[in-house]
Amino acid sequence: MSADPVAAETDAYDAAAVEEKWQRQWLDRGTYQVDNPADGEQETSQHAPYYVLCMYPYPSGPAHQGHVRNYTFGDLAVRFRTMQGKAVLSPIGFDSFGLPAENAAIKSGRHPREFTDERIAELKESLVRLGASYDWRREVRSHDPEYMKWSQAIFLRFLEAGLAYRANAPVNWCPGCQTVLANEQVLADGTCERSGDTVVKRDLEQWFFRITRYADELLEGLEELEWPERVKIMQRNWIGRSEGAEFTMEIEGRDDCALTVFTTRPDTSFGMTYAVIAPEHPLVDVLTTEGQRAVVDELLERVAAVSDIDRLSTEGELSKRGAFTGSYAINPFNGRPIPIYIADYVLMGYGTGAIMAVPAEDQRDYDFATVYDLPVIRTVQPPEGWEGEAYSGEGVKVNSGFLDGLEVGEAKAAAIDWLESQGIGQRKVNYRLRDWLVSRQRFWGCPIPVVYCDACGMVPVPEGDLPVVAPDDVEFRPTGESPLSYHDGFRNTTCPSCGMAAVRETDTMDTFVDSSWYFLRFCDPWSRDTPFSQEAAGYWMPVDQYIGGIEHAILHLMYARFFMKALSDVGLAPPSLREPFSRLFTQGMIRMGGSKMSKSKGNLVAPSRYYETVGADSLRLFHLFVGPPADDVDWDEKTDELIEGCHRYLGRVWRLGTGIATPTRPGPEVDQAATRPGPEVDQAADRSLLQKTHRTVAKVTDDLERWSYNTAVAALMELTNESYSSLRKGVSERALDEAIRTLLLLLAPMTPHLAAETWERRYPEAPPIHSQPWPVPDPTYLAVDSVIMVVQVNGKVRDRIDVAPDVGEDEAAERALALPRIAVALAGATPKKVISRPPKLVNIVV
RNA sequence: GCCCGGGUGGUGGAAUCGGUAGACACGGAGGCCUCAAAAGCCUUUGCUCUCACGGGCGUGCGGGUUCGAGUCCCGCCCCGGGCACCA
Repeated sequence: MSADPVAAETDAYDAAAVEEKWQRQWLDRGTYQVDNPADGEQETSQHAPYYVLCMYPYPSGPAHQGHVRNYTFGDLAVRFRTMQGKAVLSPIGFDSFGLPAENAAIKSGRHPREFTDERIAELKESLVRLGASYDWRREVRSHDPEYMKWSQAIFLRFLEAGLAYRANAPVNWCPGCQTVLANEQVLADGTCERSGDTVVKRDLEQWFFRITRYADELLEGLEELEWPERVKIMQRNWIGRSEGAEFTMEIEGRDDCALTVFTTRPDTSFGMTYAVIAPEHPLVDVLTTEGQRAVVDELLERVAAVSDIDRLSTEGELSKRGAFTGSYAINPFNGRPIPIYIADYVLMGYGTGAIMAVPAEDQRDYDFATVYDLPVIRTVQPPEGWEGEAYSGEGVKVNSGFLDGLEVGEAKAAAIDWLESQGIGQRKVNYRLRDWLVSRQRFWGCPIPVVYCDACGMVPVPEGDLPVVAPDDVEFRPTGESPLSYHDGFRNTTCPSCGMAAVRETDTMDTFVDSSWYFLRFCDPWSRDTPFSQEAAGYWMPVDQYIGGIEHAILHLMYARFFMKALSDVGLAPPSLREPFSRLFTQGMIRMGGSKMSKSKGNLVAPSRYYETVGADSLRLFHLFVGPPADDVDWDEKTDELIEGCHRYLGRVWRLGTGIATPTRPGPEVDQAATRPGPEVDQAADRSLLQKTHRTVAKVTDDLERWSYNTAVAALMELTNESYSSLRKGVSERALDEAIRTLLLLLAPMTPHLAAETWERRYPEAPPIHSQPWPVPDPTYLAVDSVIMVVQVNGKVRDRIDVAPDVGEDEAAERALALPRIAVALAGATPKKVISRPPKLVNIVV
């Protein structure tokens, strides 16, 4: 008697029982654990290391369908690469700091750690029940003091290296709550989601990471990465490198100040008819004349309540977005005075916070000039017939003094040369990328490990005293203010340098800091005196396949790339390790009612209801089959039907694999012996089934490599259908077995439980399916002996014929012209032209 | 608004390099099996004209390039993601 509860049960496909059995087995046997090589072992290892990583999740409770989708793809990659003979590192952890837990704490008064730990437990369970294969020994949680210690140690190394610094920056301040708000907490109309007060900007001294130091390397590094092109484009645009010039203009009637502007179009300087400075510009006060004070103050007040997104918008009434300062700058190119305006769409964070405005060659400037009735002077001759307003294209310079007659490119260089010769300006490269503001005025994050001492100033916490951990006895006030800021026990400390009373930094780090190095900790989570060992990082990194949502295309992926370079430069990571993720795949999102599925929108569909009914394998198959992995999925009332369909398909595979398939031929001879075919073996049927089998291997392997999971599943369905129809055609037992065996192997990474169970029942003596090698197609079955060629007349399909795959152009055309149906379609007309593209088509043009 | 994507039958989608539009499914229709049902199996299914043979139309909209466009180019419309403190 078998001790196997599943085998003992029944012959019907019982997903829940099968899945529980195999999940336990994978965990108990540590099937997907992989060890780091011992010293000197790397050279002899016969399995090449391969690192598959899904973006670690924020634990918001049980998995949602976005997680299911992500981890299904990741698990497929892990099992597929393992079967291909790689030593696969497949770790998982939790991005466990963040705002939602803190909000929950404020609501209920419970400590965020309690919520977080509960939610991690729920999420873990749903991942296990999905059948995802991880080396759980390597699990990391960002709120674990062991992890925090290293996040803080890294912060200090950055501080030491000049990569972390303090500066003033504005935050969203809610006057009602007396607290800082996240952008998400500010409603579209600029009010606080909690109190409804109008949110204003307020300057605070905060910590930054100097990501801009790496702007060029972040840009150039993209070239070598196998990432989706659109993600690279987004990153390039985000970095926003632009070449131009910076120069200084005198202020009319003043010698105590001057205005420095950045421009990408120094060639247009003769067309400058005004200048604009940001509302935060230090000269605003200086340049504003008494007569203009009222309008300027009114503008500044309005701007304080406007988000950057709205400020950068080209919508909105320009008449309300600018104000004249009353001062004039002198255009150094022609000595003419030009008025200086303030406008909200000029940001202090970019360039010098001041621009020269050339309405003739910039549409935004043109629109502004129209509203404020400022002159427009063309400096580039637009092409013949040009009817637009601002012209920003190529052309010959006009109205531009010594630049007249030059092309735009030449004129740029000449203008910069002139500025340099006058000693008032120079060539300058600017980036849109800004330094990374890492300070958060929150409790549930990793504390920034510094103290402030009256005598010594800012002092880093010594590494031996790390981690700095937030206290447990905290009280959450309904205002949302971080309890750290009023917890005396935490706040008050002694200076590590002089021993006098000092206060701790109460800000915590952006959670993107935690997610910028977790993939390195996974390589070596046991490391006790460094965040990770150089050897382990060198062995596994960079991540061979990173998988996550497209919504992380810019921020997370940019920050992690910055971290990799910075860690390498401060000596924590191997010097040659400059990029963390070699191959990236960005999956689409799950949408419900038109927007992304997320806890905050309340539109979650828990996977557990499927685990208990159709099983995890059916849900996984659905996610693979529903569409291209990169595309968004609309989850609606029809989705359950599709999942049902996947479950029915797996039932078909089960019956085929376990030998209880009902034959497709109806009639009284129906019996369960039908998968053991009769004696009359049809050789053509054998060949046809084996061809299908081997072509499916080739197609599925290729599809898995190129992330076309939906078509891989379709190919498996075709093989399944053909196996069933072969049952009626007298196929040999050997051929049928080869088809079924192959089908199970190809399904193993997709629906691992079903594949494992069916395999074990079919081949009880064999090693488990997931330790089998990935099948390789036999080329003799891949050869094609004839293909269908289309014959068109004037581009319309009129007939189809069988041709040899290597048929020549002339022969194809001849055969096409000889077809009776073509003669009819031609109706006596003489072909003007025959386009012959064998073996695809012949097109006859009359 | 800016940057990046997307739009193909009743539905999800396929078409990998400019060459058969609709693979594979879901749903529908008809049938087999059954006392009946469920399950399973078989056939059929883009729209439209035609008894039929066969024809016409068809990949968001409008233009263009080409023998040929879902695919390339120009201009729109609609939907989604990101926009630096959601993660």
